[in-house]
Amino acid sequence: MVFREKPISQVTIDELAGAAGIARSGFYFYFESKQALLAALVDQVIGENDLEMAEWLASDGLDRAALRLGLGRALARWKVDGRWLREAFINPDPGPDVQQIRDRLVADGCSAFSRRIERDARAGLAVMGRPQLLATMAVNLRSVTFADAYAHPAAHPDDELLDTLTDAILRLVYGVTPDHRSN
Amino acid sequence: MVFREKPISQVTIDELAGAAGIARSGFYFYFESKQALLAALVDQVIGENDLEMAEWLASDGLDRAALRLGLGRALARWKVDGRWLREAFINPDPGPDVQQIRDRLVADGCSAFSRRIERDARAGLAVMGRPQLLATMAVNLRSVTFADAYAHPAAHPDDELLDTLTDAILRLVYGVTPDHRSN
DNA sequence: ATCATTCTCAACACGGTGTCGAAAATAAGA
DNA sequence: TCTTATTTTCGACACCGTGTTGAGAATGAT
Repeated sequence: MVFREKPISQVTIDELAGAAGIARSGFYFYFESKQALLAALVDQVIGENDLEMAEWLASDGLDRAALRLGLGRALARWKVDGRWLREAFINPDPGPDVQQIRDRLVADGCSAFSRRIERDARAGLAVMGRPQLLATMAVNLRSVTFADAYAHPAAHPDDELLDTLTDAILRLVYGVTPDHRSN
Repeated sequence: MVFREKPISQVTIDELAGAAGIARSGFYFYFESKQALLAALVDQVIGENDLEMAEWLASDGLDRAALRLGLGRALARWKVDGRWLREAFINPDPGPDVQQIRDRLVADGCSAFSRRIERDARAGLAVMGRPQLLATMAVNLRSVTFADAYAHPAAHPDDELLDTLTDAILRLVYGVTPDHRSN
């Protein structure tokens, strides 16, 4: 995967084609542009992301273990593919093709989280704001933290990062953190 | 400001020069490249950002009003210049020139916040993790929330966004939110 | 008026993109 | 097996934005 090695803007179609063993002009037989290729990649990520967070989204209340598990899996993926993941999910202007698919994916992720929060609120759990807004913030905090973890790998140990992020999200949404030091 | 109108990648040097009333090749007399111009712009933002957050950084503990004031000023700026601010501060690959200046600015902002948190911790206030990490998360949450507010202006009213963000940051760092409904 | 500095710009070379049509490879049908 | 259709490859071309150069115009000081 060439996108792991350098910024997407610096990856030339010639390289992509070369890595695939075909001539540059042959690339256009498979994809309309570099953006279209990236869009296809992003599309592939959709399913994986849902799977990563499945336990958390299915559970109720402050299920810290489920959240931490999902975040851990996501971080592992970012450690590998962070280079292009952040260019696809963080970059404000990844081109129309990518933007459309990306926005849908992000919106889906936010509303899934939002529904979970609403469910908790209906169950009587305290919630610290409008579910939609809280979910958006949490999802964005997640991506940006992982992107930062990729950019500065040595800044914080993974364990600490994950613990802090997990608690931060719980605190952000529910205002409290379960006492997990007990396990 | 041409950068307010469309993605920077789509702004051609010819347009920039045209807007300044000179020929394209004349642009290179003033800046080495489009990136260099953007870097100069980012450099200009440094001071303003510090000013916006001055009260908060100077105060102690959960001074909600000061934080909310600073965030409000920042949001106002993002509402105007969000288009290029997010491309300069969120985009993972804004080119080497911008990246260098941007990273320094972000690092400064984080460490200023971090020092404030350490000060609070020394004063006996509970703090929910390593100051450096919490500060990074808070600063990143701020930018990404503002970027999102620019991208989806109608999603949430500004007041609600600011209130939620203010409380979210306080909860993120200190674990609690002062009861501001009293004023 | 002279000279130096500042500023402007037309012309050029370069590199990456996307298109086209012709050929090669592969598969399908008789 | 030979023919025909479909899929896949690629060379050649035109296009556009970038950055450089060197020559000339404007400005300003002596």
